[in-house]
Amino acid sequence: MAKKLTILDIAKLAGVGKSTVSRVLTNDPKVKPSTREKVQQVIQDAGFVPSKSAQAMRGGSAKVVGVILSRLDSPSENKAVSGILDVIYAAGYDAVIMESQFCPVKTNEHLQVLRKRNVDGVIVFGFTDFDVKAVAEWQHKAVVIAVETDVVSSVGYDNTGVIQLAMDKLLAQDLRHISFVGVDPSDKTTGAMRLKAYQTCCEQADIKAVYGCGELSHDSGYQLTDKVLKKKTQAIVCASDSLALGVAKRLQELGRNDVIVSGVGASDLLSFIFPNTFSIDPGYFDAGKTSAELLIKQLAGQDSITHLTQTACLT
Amino acid sequence: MAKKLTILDIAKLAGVGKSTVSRVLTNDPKVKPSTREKVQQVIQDAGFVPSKSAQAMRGGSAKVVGVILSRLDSPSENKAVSGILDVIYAAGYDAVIMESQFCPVKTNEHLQVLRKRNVDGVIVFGFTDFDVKAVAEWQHKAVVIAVETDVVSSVGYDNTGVIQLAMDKLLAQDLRHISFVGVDPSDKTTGAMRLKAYQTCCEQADIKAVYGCGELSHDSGYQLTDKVLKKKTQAIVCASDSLALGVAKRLQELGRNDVIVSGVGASDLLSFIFPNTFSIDPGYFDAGKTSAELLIKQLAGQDSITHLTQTACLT
DNA sequence: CTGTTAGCGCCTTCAT
DNA sequence: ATGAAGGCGCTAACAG
Repeated sequence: MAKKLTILDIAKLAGVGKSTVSRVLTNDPKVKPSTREKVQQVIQDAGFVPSKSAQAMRGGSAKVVGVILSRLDSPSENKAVSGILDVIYAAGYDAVIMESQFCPVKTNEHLQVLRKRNVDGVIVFGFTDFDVKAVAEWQHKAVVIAVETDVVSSVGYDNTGVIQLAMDKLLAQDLRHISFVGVDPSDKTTGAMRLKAYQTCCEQADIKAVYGCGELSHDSGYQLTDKVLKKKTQAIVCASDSLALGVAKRLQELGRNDVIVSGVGASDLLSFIFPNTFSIDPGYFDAGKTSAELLIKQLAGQDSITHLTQTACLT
Repeated sequence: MAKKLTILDIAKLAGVGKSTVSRVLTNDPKVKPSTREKVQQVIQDAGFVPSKSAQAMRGGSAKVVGVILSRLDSPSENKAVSGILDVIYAAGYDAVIMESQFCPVKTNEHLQVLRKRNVDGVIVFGFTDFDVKAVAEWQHKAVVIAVETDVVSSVGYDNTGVIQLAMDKLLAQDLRHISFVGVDPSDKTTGAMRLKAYQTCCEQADIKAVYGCGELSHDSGYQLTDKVLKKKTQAIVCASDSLALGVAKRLQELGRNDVIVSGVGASDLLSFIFPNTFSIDPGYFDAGKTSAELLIKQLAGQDSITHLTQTACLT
């Protein structure tokens, strides 16, 4: 690893002025092709790499976007991040990633740091009581995933759709006794909205709503099963795959293999382990891609603040 | 968001020279406490944030480390990344994360980009045929996880230990008919090393080795079960939790609830769903922390190239 | 202790 | 089409 080369070094090496080298670097059209080629050759040979820090300082843009997610080990979020990375990287940006751990304070700290780093934009995975104001300051340089916000762009999941899809599929099979296992409505999206969707479906189909809510874990699903399971129950719709896993497990123990279980998340595990199950895909990966595309467009000034909803699909 | 403030602006605002402001920023001790306080006050009030780009350019260090992992949605890797993030962040660094998708070419591209970005160091998750040479150029500014390399520091998992631990536990229960399900030995670590560990254990315990290898998936575990399951089989040790999940599922189908299954990965799912199972924790999270600590020490010149092995434990 | 003065590496007028 | 010069925001000598 040779010592740090600068634009000036290769200017000398190529026998040109440093501005010409700069022009080559920025793809300025007003460079004689022959000169350009010569300079590029020298750059290659010398293994010169322009300093992003200097470019960033000069030009203002560091070509970096910050991503704040709540937990790296959340299957939904890391799928979305993969989508983000794909898009971001293809557009010549890089991502600095941070974990909020569902803590508003940490989130704001991270935003501070990202601001200081002069990142071009941020993508934040929202959670129930995160501080919208802090991200609002970023205006068009921010996109929030998973939570609706009016102040900045957002890409939400179709919390109603994921449940509707499951219900429709079950209703189409002429099932009339469908229970629901969700998470506490204090969680606005996975909790309240999905429960509401279930209730609405029940009303419309004129069937009785039977449900229970708890935490977002297998164990909670397992516990809640007995509460929502009646003799006539034909299916149990769950707000997430982890709940569904717990429910399916409990049903298996009880020998109720007749009851269909549905989850949300598109994990292959659920149906691999339990035959009588299916899962709805909220489109995590695509939501990630979408949000990244949105952000990049906004940074390029090609788009203004927008609110999108990722459509879900059956798996 | 007011316009860009610079160190000079707050220097004027505070009625001092800009170098004094700089000194405050860098915690230079030679500043009169009262002056320092005044400046800090102005910084607060004005909401000034020093530009990292400029600092990076001046000082040479951007306080960033690059992390190249193979897949974000690998439970093992994202646990490790969480560990890395914790440490990195506490040390005032940030992480830019990229996915190699097990592709040596992509990995090298990413390393290029990271170099161009002037990152202080890199942490790379190794995979079977990744290009050690590329990362070797980084010398003490790199740490490789999951694969042993002699040219740069590395933090490996105890591939022998994870299997030994499982075997010991089973042998202690006086079981003598223990099969193994692994992945193809073309994978050096999870494949070859763990198989070897199994074979060695068998030899030492003077029991017969019965094993099968395939891919790293539930399905593969499911398929291989019939191959390694004999009438007398008392336990099946698996090279990973996903394999174990498949094996346990198949055993359940076959009504062989007497057979104990072990996996590697410490996923809570395995034992939640299947009673007669346990999992070994290779210490992913800690390995992440360790590697980050190692890197930071090396960057500070406090440590030279080192090779560590993360110790595994029972869960 | 504090202000002044150079640059860091690059991009961008401004002349040529 | 190209070179010279200026400055981005900051830190690190060098003077007071």
